[in-house]
Amino acid sequence: MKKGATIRDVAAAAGVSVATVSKYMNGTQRFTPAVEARLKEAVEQLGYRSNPLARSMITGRTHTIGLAILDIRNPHFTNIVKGANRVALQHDYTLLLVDTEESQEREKTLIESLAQRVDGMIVSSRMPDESVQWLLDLGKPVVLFGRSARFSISSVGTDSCLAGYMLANHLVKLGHKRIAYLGFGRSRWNDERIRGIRNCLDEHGLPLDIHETESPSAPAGERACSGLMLGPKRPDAVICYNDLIALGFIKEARELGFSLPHDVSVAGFDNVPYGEYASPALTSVDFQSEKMGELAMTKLINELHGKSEEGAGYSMLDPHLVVRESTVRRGVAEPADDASGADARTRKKASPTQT
Amino acid sequence: MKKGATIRDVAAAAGVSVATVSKYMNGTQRFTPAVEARLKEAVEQLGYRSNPLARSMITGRTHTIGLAILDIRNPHFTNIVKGANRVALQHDYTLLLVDTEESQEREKTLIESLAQRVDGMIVSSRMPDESVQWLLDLGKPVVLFGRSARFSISSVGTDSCLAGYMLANHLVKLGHKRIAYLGFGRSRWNDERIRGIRNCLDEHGLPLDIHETESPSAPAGERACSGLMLGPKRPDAVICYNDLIALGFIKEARELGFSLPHDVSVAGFDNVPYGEYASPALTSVDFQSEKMGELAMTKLINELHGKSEEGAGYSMLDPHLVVRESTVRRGVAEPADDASGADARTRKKASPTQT
DNA sequence: CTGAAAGCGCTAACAA
DNA sequence: TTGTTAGCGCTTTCAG
Repeated sequence: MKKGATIRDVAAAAGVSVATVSKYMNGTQRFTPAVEARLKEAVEQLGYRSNPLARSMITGRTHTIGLAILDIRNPHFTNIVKGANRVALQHDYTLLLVDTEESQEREKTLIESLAQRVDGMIVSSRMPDESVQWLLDLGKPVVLFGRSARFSISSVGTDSCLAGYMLANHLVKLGHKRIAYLGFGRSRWNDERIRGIRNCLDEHGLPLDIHETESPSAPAGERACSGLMLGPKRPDAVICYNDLIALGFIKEARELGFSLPHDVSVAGFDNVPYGEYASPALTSVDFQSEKMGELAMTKLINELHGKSEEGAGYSMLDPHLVVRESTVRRGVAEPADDASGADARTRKKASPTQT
Repeated sequence: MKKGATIRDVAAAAGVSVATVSKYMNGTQRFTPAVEARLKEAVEQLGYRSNPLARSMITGRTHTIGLAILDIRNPHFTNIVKGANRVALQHDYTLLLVDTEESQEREKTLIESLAQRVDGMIVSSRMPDESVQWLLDLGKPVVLFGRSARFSISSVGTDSCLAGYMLANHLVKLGHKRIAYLGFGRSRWNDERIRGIRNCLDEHGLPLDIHETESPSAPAGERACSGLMLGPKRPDAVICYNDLIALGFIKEARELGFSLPHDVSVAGFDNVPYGEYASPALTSVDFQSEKMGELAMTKLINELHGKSEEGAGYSMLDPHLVVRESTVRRGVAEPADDASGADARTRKKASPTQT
C-alpha cells in the first residue's frame, strides 16, 4: 500500500511547475519536446496517476453517472444496467449503482446522497408524480424511465398500452375467450397494460378478469396461480404483468396438474432471457430493455455535454411481440406444429374440474 | 438546478465558524444548546448538504466500494452484486459497479481507474495469478473471488472440486456410465470442477468425456449440444460448467428431438434462479452466490475498519447439491415420480442413431 | 466549547 | 510555451 505520488512530486522530478504537469496530464496544451520527455519520464518513474477527486472538486464533474433501479435481480433491470454501462464506458463514465430493493423509503435517501456524487442520474422508480419535482430539485440532470405526465423531464419508456394490445390481440386471434390479467398494481405501467388489453378485448366484446400479485417476481406468480386456475372463472389464457410472474405461474400450473400450453396459454412482458429456456418457452413482448439502458445513458450524456437538443424529452421504444410456445390455439389438444418436439406431453393428472 | 450552499454559507447564517459547522455536521463534538439550535436552523434553512468530494479529499475515504465483475447478466454475478450491495448499504457504503464484459484488456484499465475512486475493491476476474500482485499494488484493500495459490490475499470462494464430486456422485448413483463434461476452460474453476468429477468417476472406474464451450452462456450451450449428442460418444449424462450452458444445452437437445431427462441427464453449477423454472427443472449445485457477495463485502468492510483479523484470508462457502428433474435414473423410460406432472412426455421424433 | 489557519491535490486564470 | 497564484469545500490541529 504505497502512497500515490502527487502532482507536486512530478513537477519536482521533471523540473517544471505543477501547472505544466496538470496541462500535460489533461492534454490541454502542447509542449516543447524536451519538457514533454521529462514529464513523461517523471510520470512513469513515479507511477503518477492524477487524483480524480481533487480534479472533480475543481471541475465540478465526477465523470460518474448514478443509476437507481428497483431490483438488480429482475433481468429487465439487469439488461438496462448492461446497456447503460456499455454506453457509459464508451464515454469514459463510470456507474454508481443503487438498488433500492423496491423500498420507497430507502429510495429517497439513497437518491439524495447519490445526487451528490454524480454528474447525472438515471432513475427507475415507482415514485409518484409529485416526487418528480423533488428529483429535479436535486440539481442534477436526470433521465427517468417512464414518462411523467406533469413534468417535461427527459425520459425513455415503451408503449405499454400498445404492448398490452399486442398480447391481447395475439390471444384473441388464437381463439381465446376467457382472458385473465395477473397484474402488479404498484407499478406505474400496470394500468397502461390493462388499458391496452381492454382496448383490444372491447373490440371483440370479450371480458377481462383482473387479478393481482404482491410482487413482480416468479414466486409471486406461483402463489397467485391457484387462485386463478382453481377459481370460479378459470381462464383459457392469462397475461402476466411481467415474465417473472409468468414463469412462476407456469411452473405452479403444471404442478397443479395442468398441461401447458393446452390447458391455458400464458404470456408476459419484458422478454427476459430465460423465458426462452423455460418450457413451454414463454410468449412475451420485448421492450428492448438493454436498448432502453443505452438510450437513457446516451440522452443523459448528451445533456451533460450541452447537446440538450439531441433527443431530449420523452423517447419511446417499440415493443415487439415474441411468440413462443406458451400461447397456443384454443382447444387444440396437441400442438399443431409437429416439428417442435418440446411440446408433446400427455396429461398425467386429471385437470381440476371447472366450477 | 440551484447551486448547493457551502459550509461557509451555513457558518455565516449561524454566526459561527466553518470549523464549528464541520464538527456539527460530523457529530464530532457537543455544543451549547444555543449554538446547536442556530446551526440546526441554518442548515435546514439553506438545505445544506456537505459535499462528500471535498470531505473525501481530506479524509482519504470515499465511502465507496468498487465491485468488478465479468458480466452482470450472468445471474450468478447478479446475485453477488445483490448480496454485496445489501451489506454495503447497511454500512453506508455505495457501490461502484464495473462490468468488464469478460474482456481482459479492458479489465486492467477499468480496475486501475476504479482503484482511485474507492476505498476498497471486490474483484471477480479470470486474471492469471501473476496479476494478483499488480492488483495488490494498486494500494487498495481487495477481496477476490476464488483463492490465489500464491498470495495470501483476502478472498471468498466455494469448493468447486467438491461440487464436481457431488454432481458426479449423484449421476453415478443414478446409474449413469457415459458421463460427459461440457466445460469452459478460461475459467479458473473449470479445472477444479473436472478434478472433482474425475475423483468420483475414477472411484468407479468410469471415463469422462470432456468438451469445451466458447463462453459461459446459454447460446454457447446450445451450440455445443449437437457435437455431444450427435457425436460418436453420445453421453447418458452431461455436466455443464454452469447453469446457463446447461439451460442452452437442454433447449437444443430437445430441439434435436431428444426427450429429456430420459435420453440424457443434464446438470450445471451455480443454481441460478431460472433453472428452477426451466423444464425439466435443472439439477445444479448451489454456490450461495448472494451469500458470497455478502461475505466478500463484509470482509472488505472489516478490513477497512481495521478489524483485519476478523475473517481475513480465504473463506469458503459450502456447495449444496440441488436435485431437480433434469437428472434421472438411467434407463427409466418414464419418471418414477408420478406426482411431478411436468415430466411426462412422449418422444415425438426418433432420437438420432447412436454411432 | 469555539475559532483561526493550514492545507488535501488539483485546475484555471492570468502573467511572464 | 511555461510558471504563479488563487482557490474548490472541507477537515483538522492548535490556540483561545
